[in-house]
This record gives sequence, structure tokens and C-alpha cells, in this order.
Amino acid sequence: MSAPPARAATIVDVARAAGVSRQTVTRALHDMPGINPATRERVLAAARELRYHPSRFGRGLVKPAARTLGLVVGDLANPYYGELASAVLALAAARGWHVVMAEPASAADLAAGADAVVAFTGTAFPDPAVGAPNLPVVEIDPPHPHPRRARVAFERATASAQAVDHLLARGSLRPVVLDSTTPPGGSSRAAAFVEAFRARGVEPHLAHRTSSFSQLPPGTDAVVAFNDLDGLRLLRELHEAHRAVPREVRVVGVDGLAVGEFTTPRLSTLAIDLAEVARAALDLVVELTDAAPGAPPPVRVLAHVFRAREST
Amino acid sequence: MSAPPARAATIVDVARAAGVSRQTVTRALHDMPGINPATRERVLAAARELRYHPSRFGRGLVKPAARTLGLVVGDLANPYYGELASAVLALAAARGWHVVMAEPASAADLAAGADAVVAFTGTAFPDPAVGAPNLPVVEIDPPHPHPRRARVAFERATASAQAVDHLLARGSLRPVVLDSTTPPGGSSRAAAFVEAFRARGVEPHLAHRTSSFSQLPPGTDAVVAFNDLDGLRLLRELHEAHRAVPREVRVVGVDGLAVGEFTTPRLSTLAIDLAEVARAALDLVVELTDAAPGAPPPVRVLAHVFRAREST
DNA sequence: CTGAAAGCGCTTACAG
DNA sequence: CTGAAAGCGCTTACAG
Repeated sequence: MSAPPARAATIVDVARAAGVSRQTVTRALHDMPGINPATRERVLAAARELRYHPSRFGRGLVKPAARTLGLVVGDLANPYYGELASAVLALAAARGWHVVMAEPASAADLAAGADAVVAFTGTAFPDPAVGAPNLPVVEIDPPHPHPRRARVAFERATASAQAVDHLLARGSLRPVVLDSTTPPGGSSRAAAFVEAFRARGVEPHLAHRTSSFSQLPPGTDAVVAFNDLDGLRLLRELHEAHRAVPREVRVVGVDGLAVGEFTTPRLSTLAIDLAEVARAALDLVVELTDAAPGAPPPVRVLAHVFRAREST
Repeated sequence: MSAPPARAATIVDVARAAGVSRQTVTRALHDMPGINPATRERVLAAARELRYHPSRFGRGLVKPAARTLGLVVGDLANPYYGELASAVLALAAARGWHVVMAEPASAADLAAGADAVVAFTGTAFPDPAVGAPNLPVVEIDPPHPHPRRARVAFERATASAQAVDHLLARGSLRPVVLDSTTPPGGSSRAAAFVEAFRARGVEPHLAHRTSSFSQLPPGTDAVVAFNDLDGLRLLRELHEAHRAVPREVRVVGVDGLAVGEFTTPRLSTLAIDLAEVARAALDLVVELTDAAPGAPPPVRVLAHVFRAREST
């Protein structure tokens, strides 16, 4: 009967429709005592009719609101980021925080909707939009430290060295390290492996992560994949090419994906406790928020662990 | 020097610290024209010193704000939900919406922070908290239709029948259907398979999804797993028990996980296009919001597809 | 170039 | 049991 509303209904619209004042609407909506049941029904009916939904902003301004954390992760379709996000969600809920998520492409947009941001993308988090300086940002494993952002740094040297020792001890002397950068070797995960090989007198071949095994140098007897998903792809390719893993070729992934436990062979990998990463990130949000203005941003270092499974 | 602030700094605090008015602070913060550069610097410095970050609520009240979608998914560590979430995030960003995420356990809390909710959990979405009736809710594949919620329904009968025909044609006549409910057979995904088997004169054995293969009836020659992750686990167990797949035992999963392409053997599965599911859900949010008060909630039906890979 | 006023939608005291 | 007033933090016209 009524024309479609140009804007969403407000509490005043409901009050007018029900013939009461705004505070009576609030009372009805929040099931507060001291309201005539008949009045309440009338208000609720009007609210339903108008599809009234209270404005988050009006309410947030006047009631202590949940802190809202912005979370930016690489790609949720990769279970690695999914696990991290899942851990952050659980921890945030336990603290009563809300979590706004965004893909890296629209990360800058988060500044408007979050009180702080945790970013885990493999690249640098873009500077927040104009109008939102001083947004506390925590980066997980960023390519470069930032002078005003807290960060969770990954320690890879130890685990990479263990993996390399493991490979060498089993006779793999012609290793390839796969990487996402051009030229390959620029990412910290690849760099840690390259360094470990060199420290032991072995010069690994470098190639892009998208290389198939057939494109690698003949004689290749070990491959360090860029991540576990790539490692699984490689395992599949080697199976189809009738190359025995680990006898002829050894494969190491990075990430510690649970699904690497269910393949044949199980994928050896560099793992990190993502629940711990999540906890460190949330702790840093608090620390950074409370830090003195000039103080250097806090840092947490978390180490990878080499998990030898069957592919090595 | 100054005592720690009891509350976050507001624009008035910054104005006072810089010795200007509130609108001058706004001007400096938003890089607006018509402000003395020296004044701007002074304001920005004060803002930094006070760690001032504008309130989302104050701003949201006065500027047209992004719509915020609440998204509740089962478990992000499962790439199935991760893929869906990833698709929703991308689509939402394209429309300029924000996305607040929560785990099912804290889903009710979303009512305070979202303008609408999309829920995909395998169970019924809890009724939103008091004070937020009329919150538009879109459920994906809910166990039961809800009188006021829109929903994306999954059509499983066709694909399940195809999978069953495929199994039967290859001689698997003693199938087991695994399920998450107690007793098993209560979930819609399991029910669709059971029905298809019965329609063809075969009575499948039912067991709980956590059953290991060794606990299934002797002679079992086909297993319908509850989901792909379970299917991969089963594949691994069969490999260790030296049972040939698919020759002795055929395995079907449900979800269409990408990782099922990289295992050996590749996992046959019932897949659904999650990008399409995401699009349907977001479209329903809009439809539901615009719908007439009394109108029945809109519904979209999306069908699974049987993807025969190597495990059958 | 800068400030005083009005108003966004809500809830919380306080009157009646 | 119900309503008038004040105020949360911000931006947008409008004066000066």
C-alpha cells in the first residue's frame, strides 16, 4: 500500500507508525520491563511491517560496542589461510571481538570498518585510506618490517636446515627450490632453503613455483615446493610420470596442511602452529593499541618445525 | 607525560590538543582543501600523539556507509567452507559491502554488527538476539526451511542417482553410506544416497562418518563418505590396509574439493559450484531486504554434479 | 582559512 | 506505563 521507502526505516518511523515515542519502541524491542503488553505488541507489529532493523551506528555510538578486528588473508580457498582465519575467529569470539574480513584486493577498504587490522597476505599491506591514519596494523610474516606496525615474524632457518640435512643425508644432492617470485629465490621461504643448501656446499637450482617436474633439470632428485598445495600437485605429477617418491625424487612442502597427512605418500613439510600465530597476532593488536606513541612496534617470533612424513 | 586515557581519543580531544575546532580536524584528516598547511600538520601531529582513530559509529551515522554482511560458515579449516567464504568475500567487495564473519558458536552475536546474515553451517542458524528482530537471514542448505528466511537449497537427488548408477554398473553391490547424524541417515546428503540405492533395489549399510573401514561390514565394496576430507582419510586407510581402490573398494566423497584432484587415486565426488552458491546467497540478501513484509521468502535451488574421477 | 550550528539514529537517565 | 531531554562522535552546509 505504501510507496517503497527511499531509506531504511528508523526508530522514529516505527514510533510514528505505532503512535508512541521512540523510547517506547526501544523498550518493546529490548523486552524491557514496564511496558504495556498491548503497546509492545503494537510496536513489534509496526517494526515488522516496516522491516525495521536498528542502525548499528546509532546503537554503537551510545552503547559500549564490540571491538572490530579487520582480518586480511591471502586466499581462503587455501586451507592454510582458512586454518589461520578459523583460529582468529575463535579467539576473537572468546574476547568478544567482531571480525571483518577482506581479500587483499579490497584491504584498504577495511580501515573504515575496523578498529585494528591483522594482515597475512604474503605481500605488504597497503597503507590505509586517507582519513584513517593511526589504524593499528599487525602484519604476519610481511616481506619487510614496517616502522609503525607490529608483526609476527617467522623463523625459518632452523626448520629449513633440518629439512635440508634430512634430504642430504638420504642422498639427494641435486635439489630444486621452487618460488613465487621472479626471479625465483626472492621469498623468505625459498631464501631460507637456498641458504641452508649453500651452507652445506650444495647449490640448488631455482625455478618458478608453477614449473612442472618435467621442466626441471634432468637428474633432479629433490624438490622444495613453494607450499603444500603445490607439493601435492607435484606428487600427483610424479605418480603419473612413474617416478618413485621418495626413492627417486624427494618432495618437501611448506605450510603443514592437515590434508598432507591423507595423501599417498604423506607430504613432508615445514609446519607452523597457526593457532599460536593467531594468538600472537591478537595479543599484538592489544599491545600496539596500548603502546606509547613513539615506541617501536612490538614483534613476536614464531618458529617453523620440519615434519618428516613419507615424501622425503 | 599524560595519564593513560580512560577512553579512546575523540575528535574533540584532538581539536583541543591542537587548539582548533572539530571541523578543522576533519579537514586535516581528510586532506580537504582550504586549510593552512601549518594548521594541518599541527592537527595531524596531535592525532598521532593521541593515537586518534575516528569512530566508525560517529562516521557511519553521518555518511552513507557500506552495507555489512554477516557470514557464518561451518569451519574455515575445511577448504569447502573456505572456498565459499572466498567467493562471498570477492562478490561482496565488488558490491562495496563489508563482511563480518563468525563461527557458528558465536553466530547470534552477529546481529549487532551486520545488516543481514548469510549462514552456511549444516545446522539451523540460531534466532538472532533480542533487540534485532527482522534481521534478514539467508540460509544455505539448511536442515529445515524457515518461514521468514531466504534459502539456497541444494538439489542432490540427480547427482546422487548418477553416482549410484555408476557404482552399481561397476559391480559394487554392498555399499556403505557414512553420515554425521546419530543414527546415520539423517542428513540430507546421506538421505539422497540411501534413497537412490533403495530405488534400485539395493539396501545400503549405514554407519557413522567416523567409522574406519575396518569397522564396516565384511564384503563392503563401496563407501559413500560424508565429505571429501573424510573420503581422503578413507583412501589413505585403504592404501595402508592394501585394499585396491577402485578395484576392490570404490569411494565417493561429497563437496568437490580441489585437493581431491591431486591425490592418488583422485577422489570421485559430488560437486557444487560454490561461486554460484555465493552469488545466489548475495542476490537473495537483496531480494529478501526488498521483499514485501508478508511475502514468502525467496528460494534458489542449485544442483550438485557427480564428478567421476579415479576412486570409483 | 576557520568556527558555530544542526543533525545522523540510538539509548539512558529523568519526569510525569 | 509513557514521553521530553540530553548526548554519544562525526560530517555537512553555512557564516564569518
